Amino acid sequence: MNLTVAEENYIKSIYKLEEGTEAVTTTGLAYELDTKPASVTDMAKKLKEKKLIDYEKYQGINLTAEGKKAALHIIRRHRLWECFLVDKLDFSWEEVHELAEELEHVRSEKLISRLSDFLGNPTIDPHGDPIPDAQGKMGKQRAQISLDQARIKRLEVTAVSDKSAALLEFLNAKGIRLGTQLEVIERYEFDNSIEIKIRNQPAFTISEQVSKNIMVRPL
Amino acid sequence: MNLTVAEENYIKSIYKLEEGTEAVTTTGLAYELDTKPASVTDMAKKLKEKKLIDYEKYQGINLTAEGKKAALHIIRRHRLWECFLVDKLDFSWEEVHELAEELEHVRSEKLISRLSDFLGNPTIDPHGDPIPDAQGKMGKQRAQISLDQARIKRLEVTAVSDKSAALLEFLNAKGIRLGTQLEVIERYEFDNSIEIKIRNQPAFTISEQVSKNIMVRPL
DNA sequence: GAAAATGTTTAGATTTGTCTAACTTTTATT
DNA sequence: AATAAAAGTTAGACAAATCTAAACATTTTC
Ligand SMILES: [Mn+2]
Ligand SMILES: [Mn+2]
Ligand SMILES: [Mn+2]
Ligand SMILES: [Mn+2]
Repeated sequence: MNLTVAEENYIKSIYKLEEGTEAVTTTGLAYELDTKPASVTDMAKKLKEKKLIDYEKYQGINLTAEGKKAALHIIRRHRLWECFLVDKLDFSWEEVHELAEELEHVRSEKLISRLSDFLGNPTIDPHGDPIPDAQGKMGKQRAQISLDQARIKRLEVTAVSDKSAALLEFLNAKGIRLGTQLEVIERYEFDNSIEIKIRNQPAFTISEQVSKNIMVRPL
Repeated sequence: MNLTVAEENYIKSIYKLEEGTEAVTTTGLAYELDTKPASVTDMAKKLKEKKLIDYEKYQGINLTAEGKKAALHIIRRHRLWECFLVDKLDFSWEEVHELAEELEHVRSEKLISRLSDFLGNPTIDPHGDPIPDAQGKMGKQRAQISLDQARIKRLEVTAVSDKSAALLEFLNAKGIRLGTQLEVIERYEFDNSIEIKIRNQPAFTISEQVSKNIMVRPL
């Protein structure tokens, strides 16, 4: 199955939306891909033709088994390149997503397997996301929930779900990175903001928008 | 100046043909890019519009100063990736050209400068070709001629001009690589084949087609 | 259960890059 | 110089990916 760059981007976005709870809608996918619903409908027809998605007019989009497999291979390439950029070229985590967005489309089994070996076959990427193996199997994520839902006080940051430079730079500024251990001091019901404390540093408050995108596990 | 992948490939091929002696013709460029003359004419109009080439109907194609600069940046990316693949991922020289043909189109100054640093700022690529610097300046090539023209007996291989896997695999089989020192034993006028000898190994004969693509310098 | 609002699809256009077939220009040959 | 051959260009078509505007479906609201 030979996919174009556009098709790969669609498949990957559909996978991402399917990971969430809700159904994959035309508008939702258009928003995710920064395009228009009409374009999504066009592409949906092509991907259905290629048997990568199940799609019926007005009924939403779902990856087939084949589509899911394709998605996992693209995600593997994306996340390995992110590791390369951070571990070998000293990029910081907010810079790598965009570059990996392009590098992921260089399709070569051999390149990726060599790259993985070179990196020591990492299993999580710089944002805490698991890297599928060569067969497209993804290691079970450790139990993790978003910080806004955690009901335990002492937590460790395991991943960040939004990869925008905006959020990641904010986290840099606050000293929050993967592995950071933090304590929830207070939850404010009014706006669902949370007061947290890292080590001996003074406590500070983060918005719900931020805490929703920080994944944590109990310490 | 934002170039498409196709435009970049054209610019690079034009540069390559200009490096040779002859004028860059529509048919020659079509052959180099494995496309049709009609397509080249179409693209020539676009590149002229973007001021990357000088072009008048029926008069051939020449890079402008700007076009040349663009070409050198693409070549820099191409050759740095080739170095990466060979030096870090243990690819052999006949495998890397195709992959670099794709990787070269990921445009990021920062990525390339980091990659170059990571590789120790190499100045020649795995085929013996010089790597332009960040400003697009290419270190003067050491004096080198093709083996078929060399009139001196003891020579060192400095580069290979044809990057096809076919030729490079042949050279692998014969034990010819960059830096190999060889001695010309005999030249046969009939077909311009050459008998050469490497170290203490038995002599063997190579065709003119091969010797034309091996660049050497006197020892 | 109709009307309004929201979401989705279609129709038709555009851009990029390519092609074939026909035509034109240049170059080589007699 | 006339003609033949080769090289280059144009015209018209197509595929991929996108868009806007209009039409159509579905869902929500009253
Ligand atoms: Mn991408
Ligand atoms: Mn990531
Ligand atoms: Mn290329
Ligand atoms: Mn090379």
